[in-house]
Amino acid sequence: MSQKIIGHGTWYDMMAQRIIEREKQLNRDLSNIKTEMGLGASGFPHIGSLGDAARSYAITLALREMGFNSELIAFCDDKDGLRKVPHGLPKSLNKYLGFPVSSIPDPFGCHDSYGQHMSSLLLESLDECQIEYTSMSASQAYKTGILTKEIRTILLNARRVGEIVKEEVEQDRYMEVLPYFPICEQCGRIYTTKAFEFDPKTNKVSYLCEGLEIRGKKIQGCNHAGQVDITSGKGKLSWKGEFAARWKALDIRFEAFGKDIADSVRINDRICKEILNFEPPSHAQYEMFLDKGGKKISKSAGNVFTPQIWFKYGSPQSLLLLMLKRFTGTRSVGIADIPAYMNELDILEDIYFGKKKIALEKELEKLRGLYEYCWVMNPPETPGIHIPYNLLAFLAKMAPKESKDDFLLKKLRDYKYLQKNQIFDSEILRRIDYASHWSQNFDEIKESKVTLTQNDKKAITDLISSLEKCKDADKIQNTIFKIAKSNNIKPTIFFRLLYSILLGTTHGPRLGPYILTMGLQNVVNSLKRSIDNN
RNA sequence: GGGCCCGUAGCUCAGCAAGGCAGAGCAUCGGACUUUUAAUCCGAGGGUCACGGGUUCAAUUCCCGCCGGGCCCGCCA
Repeated sequence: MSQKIIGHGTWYDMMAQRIIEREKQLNRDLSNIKTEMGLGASGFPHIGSLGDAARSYAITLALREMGFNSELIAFCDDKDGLRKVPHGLPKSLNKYLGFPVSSIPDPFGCHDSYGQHMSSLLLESLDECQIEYTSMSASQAYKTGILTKEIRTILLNARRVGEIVKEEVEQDRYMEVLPYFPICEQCGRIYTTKAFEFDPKTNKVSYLCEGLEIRGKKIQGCNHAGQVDITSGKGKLSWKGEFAARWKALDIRFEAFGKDIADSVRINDRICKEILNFEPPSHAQYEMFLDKGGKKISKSAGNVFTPQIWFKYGSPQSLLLLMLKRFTGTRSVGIADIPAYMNELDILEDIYFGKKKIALEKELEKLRGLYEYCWVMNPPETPGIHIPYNLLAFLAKMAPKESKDDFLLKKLRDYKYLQKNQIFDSEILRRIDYASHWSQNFDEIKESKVTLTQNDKKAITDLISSLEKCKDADKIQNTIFKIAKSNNIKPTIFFRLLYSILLGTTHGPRLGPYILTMGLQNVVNSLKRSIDNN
C-alpha cells in the first residue's frame, strides 16, 4: 500500500529501475549503461524517428537521475540501401536504387552523401531538443572493424541464424543465404547481392549480384560474381543479425523500438543470446505515429511530418511532451495538434511551479517529472508568461502588417499578460513566432463574402461617411455604436458584421484603434467593396 | 497466418506499467455582466468507462474471453 515514488514518478523511472535490477542480476558492469537508437538515413526523418530518440534518451536521463552513468548511442543506418526515391526528390535518383545511402551523392549538394544529409536532419532536431548522444554510423562501424568479431561469429553460425529466423517468422531465406549483404564491387548496389559462402581463413564472403524484388519492384543486379572481405567495410550484416552484433560490440543495455520492427528485434534477441552469448538489452516497444488520416507516417511517402515542421509552430519541449507523455498506444498526430501541446506544456509548467494544485501526490510527482523530462532535466528556473497559443495566433492574424509588434505589445498589455512597461523577451518572441507561422499557414483570413441586408448597407454607408471625419480611436468606437443604434441594429450584431467584413471573423480587437492602425482609407475602401459586392 | 493498439460525457480526448473520488477542453442549457475585445464570470445537465467473466476489501486500471475500429509484420531494412 505505502507506495514509494520511484525517481520522478514517470514510466521512464520505472523502466530505468527495472533495467538496473536486471543488469544487477546479470552481474554486469554498471559503470556506463548505454542506450541505443537506430536512425534511418534513407528518407526524410519524421517525428516518429525523434520519438525513438526521445524515449531512449529519457531512459538515459532516468538512469542518470538514479546515479548511474548513461549514454545514448545514435547509430545511423547509412549502409542501408535506397529502396524507393522519397516523394519530392528528383526522379534521377532512381539510378541509385539499391545503393547504400552513404554512397549516393546528396541531392541537395550540402552534405557528403544522401545518407548524411538525411541523418543530419534528424541529428539537428535532436540538438534542438537538447538531446545528447554519441553519434555512430554503420559505414564507420564496418570500416573500423568494431563489428568484425561478431560478424564472424554470425557467419560461422549462419545455419543456426537461419533456423532462428525460420522459427520466429517462418522465413526460409537465411537457411540458404548468409545474413550478410556485400556491396557489389562491380555495380555498387547492396541488396542485389546474395552471399552464399564464408571463408573464415580469408574473411571473405562469396556472392552473386542477382537482383532483388522489393515491394513488387525488381532491382536489377549485374550478375557479377565476386568476393568481399568482411573487414573491408564493403558490406553489412542483414538487420536480422546486425542489431545483435551492435548490441554486443557496443555493450548496449536498452533499446526502444517501434512495432514495425518487432519481429527483427525478437530474432536479434535470440541471435544475441544464443549465438553471440550476450544477454540482449532491455526493450520497450512503442506504437507507430499515425497521421490524422490514420496512415502510418512513412519516410518515403509525401508530406512527411518532420521535426523541422513541428519547430516552426511549436517548441522542442512541446514535441518532447508529445513523445514522452505516453509510451504505449498508437498516436495520431497532425500539425493541428501543436497548439494543444504548447498549452499543455504551460499547464505542466504551472503544476511544476506549484501554481496549479494537484490533489494526489503520485499524480503531482509524475506530472512534475514529465515536465522535467520535456526539458531534458534542465527546466527553467522561473515560469514563463503563458499566453494561450490560440490568443497569440488570433492576435497575430488580426495585427496590421505594418505595426505588428506594436499591436501585439499593446494588446498583451491590455489583456494583462504583460505589465505596463514590459517589453517582449526572447521567450515571448519565440511564442509569437510560432503563433504567427501558425496563423499565416492555417488560419488565413478568408475573403468570405458577407451577405448584407438593405439595412446593413445603409448602416455601413452611414459609417463610411462618419468615419471620414473621425480622427481618434474612441470617437470611431463611439461612432460605431451610435450608428448601430440609429439603424436599429444591436451593437453586438453590428460589430460582428464589421469584423466579418474587415477580418473574416465574428470577433476581433477593439475596432476603434484597430481601424486607425489599419488606415482609415483602407477600411473605407473595404467597406465600400462589401456593399458593391452585394 | 503472427502480433500490437484503441473503445471513457454530444464531440476530441486524459486517466490505465504504481488498483483507492469518473476527469478536462469544446459544445449545449440557465443566470449575471456587457460600449463589442479567443468577451468575461457563475451555475447546470450529460457516463452501464464497448461487452461478459475472473482476481481483489476495492477494477476504467490487472487477468481471461468476446465484439467493434485501426495498425504493424508476413520482401527488404
